[in-house]
Amino acid sequence: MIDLKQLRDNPARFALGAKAKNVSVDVERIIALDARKRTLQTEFEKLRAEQNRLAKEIGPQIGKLKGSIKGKHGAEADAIQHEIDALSAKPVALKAASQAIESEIATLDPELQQLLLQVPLPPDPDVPIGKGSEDNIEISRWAPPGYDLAKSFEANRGFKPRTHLQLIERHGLVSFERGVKLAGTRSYILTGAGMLLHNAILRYAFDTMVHTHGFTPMSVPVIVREEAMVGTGFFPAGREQAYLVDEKNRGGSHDSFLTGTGEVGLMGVHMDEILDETSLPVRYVTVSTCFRREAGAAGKDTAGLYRIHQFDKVEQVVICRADENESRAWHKKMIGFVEQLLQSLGLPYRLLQCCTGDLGVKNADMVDIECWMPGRGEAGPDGTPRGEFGETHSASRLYDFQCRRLNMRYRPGGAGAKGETVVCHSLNNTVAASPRILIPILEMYQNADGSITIPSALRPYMNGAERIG
RNA sequence: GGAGAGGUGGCAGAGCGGUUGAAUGCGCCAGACUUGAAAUCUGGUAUGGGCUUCGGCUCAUCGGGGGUUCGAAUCCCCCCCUCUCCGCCA
Repeated sequence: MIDLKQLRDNPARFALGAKAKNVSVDVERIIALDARKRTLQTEFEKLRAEQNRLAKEIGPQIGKLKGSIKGKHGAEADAIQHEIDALSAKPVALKAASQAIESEIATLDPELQQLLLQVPLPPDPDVPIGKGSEDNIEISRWAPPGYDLAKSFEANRGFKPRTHLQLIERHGLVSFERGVKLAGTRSYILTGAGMLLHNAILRYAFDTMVHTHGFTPMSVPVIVREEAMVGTGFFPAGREQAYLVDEKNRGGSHDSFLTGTGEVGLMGVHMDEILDETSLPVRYVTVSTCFRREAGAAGKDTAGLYRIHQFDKVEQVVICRADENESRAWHKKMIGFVEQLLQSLGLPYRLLQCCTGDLGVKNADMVDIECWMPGRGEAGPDGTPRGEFGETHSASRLYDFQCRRLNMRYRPGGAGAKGETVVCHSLNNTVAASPRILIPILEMYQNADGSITIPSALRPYMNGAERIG
């Protein structure tokens, strides 16, 4: 949620921001509704103030009269009753007027709120303008010593690469057929060493965040209320991407949604709280199963482990003070943690500065990290894939957009301080999402004989095993 | 799944139709006393919104929403949540 006051002061900034993100939103309408609402509210409050004043003044009098009427009869009682009626008449008239205004506010407020939820956070000025992922800009790339990304896999390693699908089949790491039988398209079953490798990378990533970078380990719900989805900014725009747990139709109190990322659970932990400033920055890491409908992705990446409905992800989240420099510094750090991880695994990758059109509603800035997947992409003249970068991580910087919706604040100056509360800033980044990350691992660590070397960093999590096959 | 109890400020806990945005205690902040601290005393201490001549004024909020009433934390309805007992259960 953007700050309505800011929108009032500078509507153009939000209109332009929405345009850069290819989101259509009626800023003019919001301004008009907001102005009308405030006018009505002022009128309403004047009437209410008068009502309240009268109630205090008249109340005791009515009380006395009502007391005195007891035991009286006839004309005397009628006279007192008449006096009571006269006293109550004025507030009743005021009430009718204030209720009329109140009901007008009640009709325009839902529209205002609904429009407000649609306004995207304007991209930062240093984010390049662009339509979609095709306009993202490469910032940097890295490859381990001895591997030259400018050359083919074969030129680097001396043999033609197999795709992760071929490697999976060779070693029996995944069963797609049975996964589909069991759960439908884009489903899979990790088997044997495939499951061990999956677990190893998740544990390695999780442990690194906890023990090396000081993040607090968490386990959070993956079935959440709608408020958590709206609060974290995934709804209303991304509603189609989430699985609905239909409980209302079965007599349950409310429906729930399966989360597509641990970010929802981690950010929801402190919703509606005023955090102690000394507890900031909050640094959380979780590993959770992620569910995505992949609506609208029909026909895209249908084969293999790339685009699937259910996967597991280690996710990092930072909640910090409302300070742009601090936010930016954390963004860099959180990307740095991932670079360290990928380098320790020897996986080539590149950093992509996402353009405005690829940011989504909630981000001011986003950097994607893509790993090199030698078996991905079009086949060259000899029938071997040329290799391609594939997205494995996404680092978002959201300023206070998410925390405003979640109502997560702190009071500058510490617990005893006075003054306004301030909405926190939040950031998030993938640490490792598996099985997708298995694609570059399998493809980069394959050997000429078809076996796969296990990255040394993962061996402690695989009972010391050094290779598959 | 069955039966019951309950949701009040940072916490504990009163109030159950009228100067109650809310007693009291604890906590916290400031001041006094003190060489300093403790103890004691005094004062202060919710959140959000609107208006403002920036001195303030004002509205809403006692789980959420609606209703009754001149007036609701208090009465009525719906919803949400928590707890206890029984049953089932990884």
